Amino acid sequence: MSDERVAAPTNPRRISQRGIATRERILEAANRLMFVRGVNATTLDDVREASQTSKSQLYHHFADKQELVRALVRYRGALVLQRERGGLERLRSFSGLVRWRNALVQANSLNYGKYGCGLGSMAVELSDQDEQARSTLLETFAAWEKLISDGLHRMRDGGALRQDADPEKLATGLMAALQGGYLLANAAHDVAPMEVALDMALEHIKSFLVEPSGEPRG
Amino acid sequence: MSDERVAAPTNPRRISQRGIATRERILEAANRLMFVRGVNATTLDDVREASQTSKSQLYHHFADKQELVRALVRYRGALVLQRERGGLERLRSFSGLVRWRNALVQANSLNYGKYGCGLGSMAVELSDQDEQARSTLLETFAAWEKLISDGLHRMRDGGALRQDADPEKLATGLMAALQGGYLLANAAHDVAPMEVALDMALEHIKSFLVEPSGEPRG
DNA sequence: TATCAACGGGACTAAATGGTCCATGATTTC
DNA sequence: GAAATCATGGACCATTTAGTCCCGTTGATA
Repeated sequence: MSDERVAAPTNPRRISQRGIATRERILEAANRLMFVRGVNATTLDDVREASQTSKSQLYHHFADKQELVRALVRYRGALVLQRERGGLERLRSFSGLVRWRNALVQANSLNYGKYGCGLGSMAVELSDQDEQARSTLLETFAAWEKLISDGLHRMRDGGALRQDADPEKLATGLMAALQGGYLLANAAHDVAPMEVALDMALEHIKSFLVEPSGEPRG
Repeated sequence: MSDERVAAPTNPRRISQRGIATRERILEAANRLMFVRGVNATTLDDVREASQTSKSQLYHHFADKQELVRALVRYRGALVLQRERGGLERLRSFSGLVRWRNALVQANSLNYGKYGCGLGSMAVELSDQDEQARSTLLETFAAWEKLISDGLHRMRDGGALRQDADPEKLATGLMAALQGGYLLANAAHDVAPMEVALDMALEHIKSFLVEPSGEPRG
């Protein structure tokens, strides 16, 4: 018996360009659909149709719906972090924070406040349902908050923020305001409460600035 | 043809004590289950079993699942508003706000941060799925915020808050911090981020106090 | 106390949905 | 260019789940 066979197939799985593209198409479709309808309200047939694939392909690339959802959590997390890195990586001043705020508000206003945050919505829907998804979301939120707190650290080191400012707590507060703002904006179908929430958090950070740039607007 | 019949049955539906009790039992069970599993992940069979009723009773009291969910939205809204009225109706000072904060934090810590806010979770799950549910939730959030802003108005009228404080915006900011805090706490299974978020909002309100009671703790 | 509608139990149905399977076409590798 | 494996289409299956129906019981009212 040729026992060389045993060692030969070191390649557990070949993967072609086409396969990669199909997988990407599925994730992209799932991302779109589940963003507007929610995860549980989106069926695999919806995804199959929207991605122009078939059942067997879904199950070729993902073990089951739960795995697809978990992959989506990672996919969306990577997208958000990539986007946020762009807006936060070079943050060094309060005005940079304001620009960041404006970008988020404007993006959400294009949806009339609807749908909320891609990560926050999933966190609500999945946290009590899929421990692994929750864990990934938690890590993603932590990474996102770190982008913010790193920026605040730079502001503090650069002399813009007072020494008694706590970048980690400020980042958590800002993230909570953002997520709560998304939630209220979604319920209202109006971006306004998100603006108020972010402005509150920004005012709070402002109170730690070394030289307050003018009076807080009444 | 006795046309008196047409006017006679003014009573479109008789209702007995037992019927009321059954309906209540169904709502109570749905409330419990959907709080921990979410609305879409809870089946009518789950509700039927937990409420010790039968299919025909569910459909006797509610036209379909959507109607049950809508009734639950009102039911839970009434519960939350009743609870919040107790904590906010006599709010007249900043320390009262702190007590209110502590009560919410303690209640959530009993769940180890899990499940989030009964209203907020429904808002995320239903806002893009059931326009009527969203509308009711929006009204409930508005009533809740009004309890807060009324308290802040009393604080302002009583001289505790400066005249340039905007009770409505402060209430919206506080509500967003609360909801965002619930969301992050749920993802973390830890009440800590909720505390940080609420403390940020409270510090912000504190900055509008007429006589700051001591330094902000570093 | 007779009547009739509300109330209740639970089997049943239809549709949706997650998941399987197999034949066939496309690629990679030797 | 042949073997092996990946990729794909789509029919098919099993389960779950919302919703229906029938018939017996309870209880309010005349």
